[in-house]
Amino acid sequence: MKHALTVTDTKEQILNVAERQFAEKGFAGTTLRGVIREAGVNIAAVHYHFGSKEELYVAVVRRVAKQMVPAQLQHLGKYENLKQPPSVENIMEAFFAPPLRMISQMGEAGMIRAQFVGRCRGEPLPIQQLADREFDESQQRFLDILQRAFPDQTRLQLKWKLDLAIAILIRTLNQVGQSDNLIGGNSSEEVEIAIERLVKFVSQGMKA
Amino acid sequence: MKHALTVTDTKEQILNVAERQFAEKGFAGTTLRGVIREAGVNIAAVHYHFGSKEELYVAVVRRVAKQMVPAQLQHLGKYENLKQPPSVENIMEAFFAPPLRMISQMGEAGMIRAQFVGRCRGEPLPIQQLADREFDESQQRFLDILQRAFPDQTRLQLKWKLDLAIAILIRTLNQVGQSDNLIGGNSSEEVEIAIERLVKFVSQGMKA
DNA sequence: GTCTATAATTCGATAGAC
DNA sequence: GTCTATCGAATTATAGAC
Repeated sequence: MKHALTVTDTKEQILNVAERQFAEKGFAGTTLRGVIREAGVNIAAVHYHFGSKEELYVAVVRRVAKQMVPAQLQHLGKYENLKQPPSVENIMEAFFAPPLRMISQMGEAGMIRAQFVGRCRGEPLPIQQLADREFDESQQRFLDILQRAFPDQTRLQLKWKLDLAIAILIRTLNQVGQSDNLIGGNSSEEVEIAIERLVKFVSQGMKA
Repeated sequence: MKHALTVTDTKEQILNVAERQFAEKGFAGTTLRGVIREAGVNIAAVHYHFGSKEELYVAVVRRVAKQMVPAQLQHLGKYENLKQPPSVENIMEAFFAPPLRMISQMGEAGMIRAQFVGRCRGEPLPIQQLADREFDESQQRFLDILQRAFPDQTRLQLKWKLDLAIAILIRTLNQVGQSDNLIGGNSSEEVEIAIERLVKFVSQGMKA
């Protein structure tokens, strides 16, 4: 490996600061100059390492998705190979738990990551699509397994019901840390309670 | 009244175009020059009539809230004075129906308005607060009447459950017109079906 | 009320030395 | 890989004539 002693190399430092600023201010509200100022690096470095503002954004999205999507799919994999379809509660826990547990497992960085995930999926077009396509695979798998759990509902019905679950996930993640939110801090207890509540709420709606 | 024969005066024209662009591109992604170009007015006109970009934004929010909030409160008023508390389904219909019926009642302008309402409530801080405070009154009233319908749940519980309903409303409005969305067009039939589905979904969750 | 002209910044991006 | 310097364009906002 290169630079084994480097605590935080330039590229990673830019990614970290960019993730926070994109999360707080959105794509359009974030400036490269603001990022490099907080990151303590040169303006030319971001173009050297990433090429453009949009490519930096995609790099942040990819790093997040690479952590979150496999966690969801692994959780889901426990049920996919069973002959008996899982309960909707099991499916929804596989949906909500991985992104929410990021918060308590990663500390301060987890709250930032949560806010970013919530923010990026509500961006105006065409920026939103840069994130959506990274989560499409996971979304399809959840739709497939929901279809097994509810064979008497049409795929279109399950599609928009899953969209409502996504709406709830996005908002909950985006508002993390704000007072009066379901998740105000990043303690493990708080996160686990939130998961249980979200799973129950959405599961009831899915059955309707 | 002034200028009775003016089909669309400058101020209203700016508001209309600004609402569309804020809805599509968000606050940070919208430029005054883009607005005045599409509106066919002068750049100085927006400062003369509104003062600044942020004050223009607030003017758009106020015009929307002035239409939507009274509609919700009037719908809710039918139940507030009864000795018998209304069902969750009634409350949630008062919550979802007015903003969604805007879409079918206002035609093309209704779809834009829906997207704006969804967008403005998901803006980064501090812009989001400019909208939130206009909807706070309505939100409190819904919380009060939910407390009457569910006297055995704590106010904090009902608070975050209402937040989940808001999350669903925001996302549904913001994605109006996108393919695969719950509301793809603006026909009255489509909107009424969506209202019924949302009410059922959320009401089940509220009871959980 | 509407217009032109422009001030004063800030933006993303690049060239080229080291 | 990192830096300085800068380009060209775009931004909000204002001053002042009409």
